Amino acid sequence: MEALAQVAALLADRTRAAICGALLDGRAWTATELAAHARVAPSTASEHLTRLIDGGLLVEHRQGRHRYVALAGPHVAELLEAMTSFAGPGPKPRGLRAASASEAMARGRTCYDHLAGKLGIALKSGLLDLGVVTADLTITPSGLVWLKELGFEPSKRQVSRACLDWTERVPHLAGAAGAHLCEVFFERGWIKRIGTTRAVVLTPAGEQGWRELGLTT
Amino acid sequence: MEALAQVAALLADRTRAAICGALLDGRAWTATELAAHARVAPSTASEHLTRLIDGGLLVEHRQGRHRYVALAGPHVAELLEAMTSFAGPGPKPRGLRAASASEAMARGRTCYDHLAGKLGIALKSGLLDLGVVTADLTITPSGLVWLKELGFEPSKRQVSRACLDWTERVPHLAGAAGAHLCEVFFERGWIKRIGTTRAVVLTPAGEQGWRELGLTT
DNA sequence: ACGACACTTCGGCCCGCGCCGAAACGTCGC
DNA sequence: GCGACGTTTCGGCGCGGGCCGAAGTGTCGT
Repeated sequence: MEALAQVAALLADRTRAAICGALLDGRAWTATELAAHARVAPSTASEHLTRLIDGGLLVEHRQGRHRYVALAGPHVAELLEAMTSFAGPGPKPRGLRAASASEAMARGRTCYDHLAGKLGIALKSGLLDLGVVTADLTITPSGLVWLKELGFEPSKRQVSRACLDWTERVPHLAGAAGAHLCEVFFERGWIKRIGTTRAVVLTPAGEQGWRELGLTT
Repeated sequence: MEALAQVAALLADRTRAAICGALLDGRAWTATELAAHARVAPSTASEHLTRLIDGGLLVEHRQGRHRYVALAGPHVAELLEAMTSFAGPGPKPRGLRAASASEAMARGRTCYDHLAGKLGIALKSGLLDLGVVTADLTITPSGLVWLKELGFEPSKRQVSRACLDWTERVPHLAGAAGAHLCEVFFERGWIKRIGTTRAVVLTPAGEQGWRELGLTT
């Protein structure tokens, strides 16, 4: 159980937790961006990043004078969401600005590489109605055909996976299929990020696209 | 991400991690037992237990002058195993005694209320061959019948669930079905604990019983 | 009623570590 | 080459928290 304490210690600091939370958007951030986000000095952030990378939670990608870091993979995102789900919805966020940001996240957001929040739930129930997935988020044979029509190509990565939502407390679609759908939706302009946050909204084009696919919103 | 840091902090201490690890056997321990296990003073253990209970990881059950504590539920066990899996197999245990104990755990152990280790993997592949579960550990309709013949009764709890193994890195059967099978095996004397640890072995009667059920070992 | 025992509370010690600013290093643009 | 900028290293500060022992509370057996 020594190993458990070590990985927990990495996440037990609010600054490091804030960094991981920011990286949950699936993108790579520079060290300075993360320092600003977590409201600490660049030197402090630098040390935290080194620790998180050494611990295997993050990977880095140096480019010129920049140090880009990102989550080490979907498994890290899943661990983070699992722990956040466990802690559950804490006290209501204070202030109008924080409250509306929180509400936007609850409506829809990316969870590393797939959709979560109410939008993720809507996608899941839509896929369920279409027979693409079963109630426990397994892809059906006909569902695989449906996905391939959207350009999905099976790879080594697990096709589908349940990811527990920390706002809705309902499992939603993760894994390669979830990631692919999210990617397609972005490409087609069906969803877009709100500012630079993880929160996303379904665009008018997205509403129409979803209807044409037979998905309910 | 504040919530994440809080739950992580609970597990970030080696003494609290050791306590949780001990409780992963699914039984209730007294405060003194846990203090001895973690090699700290009773007063120290007492404070840790209070924190873990307040954090929702443990539940207590006071009986006379004893304070029994146990994991708050399967979801806690799943979180613990997920985090341990992530950390992965650390450095080899030092010393002959520790090494053989570690090997026994790898062969077979309980993971809160179901089987894990090589024994858990064997059970999973046996159930897969029998068509009781699918490759992603969903119970098939015929599998449900098979389980009911072994006395399984569906309840509110999720029937099946994948739990990632920290020794084998392979998902095995958790959830209500996994717990029921483990219980039945104990009742029939097919498996038994090694000493007072989480490690279990398949008894000769168990080997025969598994064969009769059509399970491979 | 008494002692034994399980557990808790409190005070105090001390180590770990998160923080910063200053300074050094490396890269980029001009 | 030079300055601007992103990043890292280092020293030092201060707080949080894990540890223990001593003393107190409650329960059990006799």
